[in-house]
Amino acid sequence: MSEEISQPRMIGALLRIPFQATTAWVYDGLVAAGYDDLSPAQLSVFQHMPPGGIRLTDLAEAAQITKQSMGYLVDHLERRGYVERVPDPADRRAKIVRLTDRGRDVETVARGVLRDVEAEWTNHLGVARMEALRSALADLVRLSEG
Amino acid sequence: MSEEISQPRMIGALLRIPFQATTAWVYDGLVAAGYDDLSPAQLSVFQHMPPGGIRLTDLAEAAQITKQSMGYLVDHLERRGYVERVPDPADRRAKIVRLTDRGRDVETVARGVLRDVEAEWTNHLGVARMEALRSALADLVRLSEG
DNA sequence: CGAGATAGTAAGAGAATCTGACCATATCGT
DNA sequence: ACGATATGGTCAGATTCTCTTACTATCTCG
Repeated sequence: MSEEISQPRMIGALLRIPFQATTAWVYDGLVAAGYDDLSPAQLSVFQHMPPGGIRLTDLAEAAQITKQSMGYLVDHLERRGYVERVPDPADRRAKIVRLTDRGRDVETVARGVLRDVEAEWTNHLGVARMEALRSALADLVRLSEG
Repeated sequence: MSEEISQPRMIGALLRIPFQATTAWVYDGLVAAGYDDLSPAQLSVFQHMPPGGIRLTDLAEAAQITKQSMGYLVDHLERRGYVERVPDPADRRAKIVRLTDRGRDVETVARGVLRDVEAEWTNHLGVARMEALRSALADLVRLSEG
């Protein structure tokens, strides 16, 4: 029999697995709440949507896809009533993409699920280690975002 | 002017942003090393590839896509010489998908990039906080994987 | 005012995903 | 041993998602 050396996981996997767990929980929570017509790609629109709305191009940059691809996703979400395009008063070329009431409800459900996940994790790790995790990740977010 | 209340980020975003930073670094590192024909979807095959190879169905389950979709990705990687399918001696229906030498080199480059990322993060957070981060994430990985 | 940059859309191709159907082999119950 | 059921993989076709190229309208700056 071969000696299995269980090498420590790379930092990529350590981040990926819990992250994908959160997305799976959110997805399932949305389906359970009746929002079963939202694809993972469409959910990425919600992930990068600031409270006051955002231009299509900026949304595309945040999601790291082309503006045409983001336009495709927004088209579908708009037809489904989750987002709307409104003129940008500051620039007549631009349109602000923002959530409708229906879209904000999706956001609320997602936030609720994420709070539940965090509560469960805090239960497992303890308050101190969870806070250390949040703090370290927040610093890395600042580093990544410049 | 409106009062902007900067609410703390949800745990999903805290994990997502550093994770996507790691994948972007790996992707760029592979391109710099000459591996510019690998798409993000194809990289997910490497992310879930154990040292000794794995069955297509298990690979699909790990990556959370259908076996047909995984077959599509493996087809392309096989044509490009990154992976190969070999018969599973334990089950004549099954084939083991495993890395070729070329595929293992991709893995080596990716690991090198991830070590660099981790070194930079350790430099920013300090050894103690980085170790706390690894430890907490490893516990969440165990929790997620059951 | 004119030149170049930027916001968004259009059209078409390719990549990645899914569902349904199918074959070969394994496993399990009787 | 045999039949029923489950599993590993592929095939075929449709749909979703993404990209490149090209274009219009508007903005910015000299």
